[in-house]
Amino acid sequence: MAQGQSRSENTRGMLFLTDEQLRKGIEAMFFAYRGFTADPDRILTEKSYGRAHHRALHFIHRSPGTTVNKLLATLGVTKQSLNRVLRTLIEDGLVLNKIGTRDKRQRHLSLTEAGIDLERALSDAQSDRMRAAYRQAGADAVHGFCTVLEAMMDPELKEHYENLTGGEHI
Amino acid sequence: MAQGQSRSENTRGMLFLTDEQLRKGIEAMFFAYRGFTADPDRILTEKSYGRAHHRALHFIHRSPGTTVNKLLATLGVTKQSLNRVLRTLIEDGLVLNKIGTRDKRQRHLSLTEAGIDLERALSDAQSDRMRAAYRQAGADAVHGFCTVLEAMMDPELKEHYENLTGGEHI
DNA sequence: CTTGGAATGTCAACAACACTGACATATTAT
DNA sequence: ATAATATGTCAGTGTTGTTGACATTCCAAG
Repeated sequence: MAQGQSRSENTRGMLFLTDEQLRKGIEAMFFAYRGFTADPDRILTEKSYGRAHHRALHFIHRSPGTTVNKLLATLGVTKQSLNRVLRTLIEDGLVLNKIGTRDKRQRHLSLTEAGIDLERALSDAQSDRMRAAYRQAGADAVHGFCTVLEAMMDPELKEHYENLTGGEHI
Repeated sequence: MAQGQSRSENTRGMLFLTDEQLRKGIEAMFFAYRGFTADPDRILTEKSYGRAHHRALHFIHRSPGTTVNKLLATLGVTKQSLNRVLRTLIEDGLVLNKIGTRDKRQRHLSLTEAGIDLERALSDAQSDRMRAAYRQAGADAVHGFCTVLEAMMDPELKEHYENLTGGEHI
């Protein structure tokens, strides 16, 4: 019942992982994700938006000029689902929808001033908690945090994650 | 553009965190959570259940004999929302609903054999990915991972997280 | 130039899961 | 007796996801 080996390796460096440790990790993900979204959610509710709007704003801000198809792949939803969100953001003047010059079928998405403002408000709210958690945990913990998260991603999604740093500007 | 200080501290041990690092962490949470839920989701879809059913099964398994109110507080949803899920689980013979002996208003929840089986299937699917990520990242990374996640939780939710290890057996 | 396919937008219907508000019931506590 | 607690239920609403079908626009290959 009370075997207290919280992180241990055998002689070959293999991790011993008890069911208890794994369950703890699963629950940590559940509770932490709630905290992760709590602050932006409050802002979104005020403005009658949802998390889907936040995600769209985030990734458009991250890759200005991206196309609908690329955004679709990153978000992992159907075009119908994204379109509903995108339409309201465009109507509300937060997102610009520019027909491509090279390929006129494509729509290049970018944020307006108002879109940038809201994205920043949401991003700041989320970053504040993230920064506090990072500071509390320390640099080594942060490195481990990201390493494990990356190892948890689906390979296909991990590519999206890695490609975002470069960014595709039209 | 290419300032490559990926984790750095100043002379007083304070972390310097660039916007880029914080955004990377935010995106890591987003993509990793998708991977985190992907495997159980496949099983749930087969059985026409959703994530809410998984969460209920998980926490009932974790604290057998828990009451509806306690489960409500842990999950952070309304009783109407939980009730919908709980009703189907009870009807389908996965969850037992026993009237309390000390306080007859309370309903004590526990899993049936079938409930235990499904919970284990879901848990195994999720644990497999978790274990693989842990092994890939190493013991130190795992420790950092949990430290940051705990620091990200709302204080109230963190209590639930910590109390689960003890477990309340009626 | 015609045709196939890709990229996009839109309509309708549906399901899961959350919410609020109101109300009923049984039980315990004061 | 009365108030508060724990639970269940009904009705309505909103966000976000899904499928399926269909139209439009445009690029590219024949």
